[in-house]
Amino acid sequence: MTGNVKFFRFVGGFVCGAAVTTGSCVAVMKLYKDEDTEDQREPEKVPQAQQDIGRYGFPLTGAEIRYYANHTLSYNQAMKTPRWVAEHLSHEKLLGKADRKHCKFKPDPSIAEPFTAHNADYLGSGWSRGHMAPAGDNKTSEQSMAETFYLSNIVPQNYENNAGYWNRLEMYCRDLAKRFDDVWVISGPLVLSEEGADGKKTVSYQVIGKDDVAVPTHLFKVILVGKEQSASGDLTNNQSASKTLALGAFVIPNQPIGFKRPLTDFQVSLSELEKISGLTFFPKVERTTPSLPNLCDRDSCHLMDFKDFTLYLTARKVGSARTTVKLEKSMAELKEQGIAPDDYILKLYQEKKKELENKEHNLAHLP
DNA sequence: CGGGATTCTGCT
DNA sequence: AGCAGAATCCCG
Repeated sequence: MTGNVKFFRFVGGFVCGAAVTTGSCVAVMKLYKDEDTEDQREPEKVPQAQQDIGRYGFPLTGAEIRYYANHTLSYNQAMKTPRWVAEHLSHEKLLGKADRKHCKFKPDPSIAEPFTAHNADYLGSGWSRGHMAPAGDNKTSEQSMAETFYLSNIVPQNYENNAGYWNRLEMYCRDLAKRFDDVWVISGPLVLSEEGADGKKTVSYQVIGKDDVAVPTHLFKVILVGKEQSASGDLTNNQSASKTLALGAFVIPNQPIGFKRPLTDFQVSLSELEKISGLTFFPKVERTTPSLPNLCDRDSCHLMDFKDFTLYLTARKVGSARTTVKLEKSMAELKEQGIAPDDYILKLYQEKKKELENKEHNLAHLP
C-alpha cells in the first residue's frame, strides 16, 4: 500500500494523500490555507519530529494571493514578476473615463523591498513594462487603474508585441464582454525550454536591471466565458452552469508577431498549459467531462486585422489631437497606409476640426 | 489601445 | 536643489 498512494482533488484545489491519516490531512489543509503565515496548529497535536523540523519555521514563498480593487495575483519573488494575474470582465466594468496618462509605474508597496522590481530595472533594458491585468480593463476607477501600474502586475515585454499582438488580444477579451455576461481572464509569464542542436533541452532567460527581473520567453492567457447572452433565452432549465462555459488557453511568444498570425495558431489545450505553467486554472470548474467547450468554437477568436486596428488607432489620435496640424497629420497617415476613413472617423474628424479651428482662431485674436 | 521622452510648474 | 505631477511631444 505504501507504494501506491492515491490522490484526490478537493474543491479547494489542493491534493492530499489517501494513505495519511485524516488528522494529518486536516493539518495539510491548514498549511495550505495559511501558507505564508505562522503555523497555527496546536503544538500538542503536532508530532515531535515535525515540531523539531519546524522549530524555526519553514521558508516563506510570498506566493500568497494578493487582492487589488479589480485584479488578483500571485507574485514570484524570484522572478520579480507575477506568476499569474486574474480578472473578471463585464460590459459595465469596461465603461468609464479613467486615463492611464495620470498613472505611474511604481513598485508595489505590498511587496517586500528585496523582492520587488523597480522602474530603473526596465528603463533602457530594451524591454517595455507590459501589463498583465491591462490598464484598459479599468476605465471605471482611477484607483483600480493605478493599481495595475504596480510592478507586481508587470513583466518585461517586447515593445512591438505589447503594442501590437498582445494589445489586440486584450481588445478581443474586452470584445468578448459584449457577447458574454462574464469573462474571466488569467494572464502571466512563462519561461519555456529550448532544444539545442545537440538535442539537449535548456531553460534560459534574460534578467534585467539590478533586481534581475526575469524576461519571459512567452506569455499565457486563459479566457473563460460564461452565461452567453441569447436573444431567445431558450436555455433549458436543467443545463448545468458548466455547459454554458467555454474556455481558450493561449501561449504567445514574447516577440513581434504580425497581423498574419491568427490567434488559433497560439492556442493550446488547458492541460498542456497547466503542465508547462505548473498552475491549475479554475479549479472549481467541474472537469468530469473530457474538456470544456472550446472558446474558438463558441466565438471567433478573431483579432483585429491591420485595417481595423489602424482605423482604431487613428480614431484615438483624431480624438486626442491638440492642433489642426496634428489632426491633419493623423488623417494623412491613414491615407498613406492606403486605408479609407470610415464614417465614424469622418464624423470624429469634422467635429474635432471645428473645435480646433475655433480654439486656434480665438487664440490668434487675443489682445 | 499599448508604450516611451521631455519640459514646465509647483511645492518643500 | 530636488522631487512629483501635469502637459506635451513622439512611436506602433
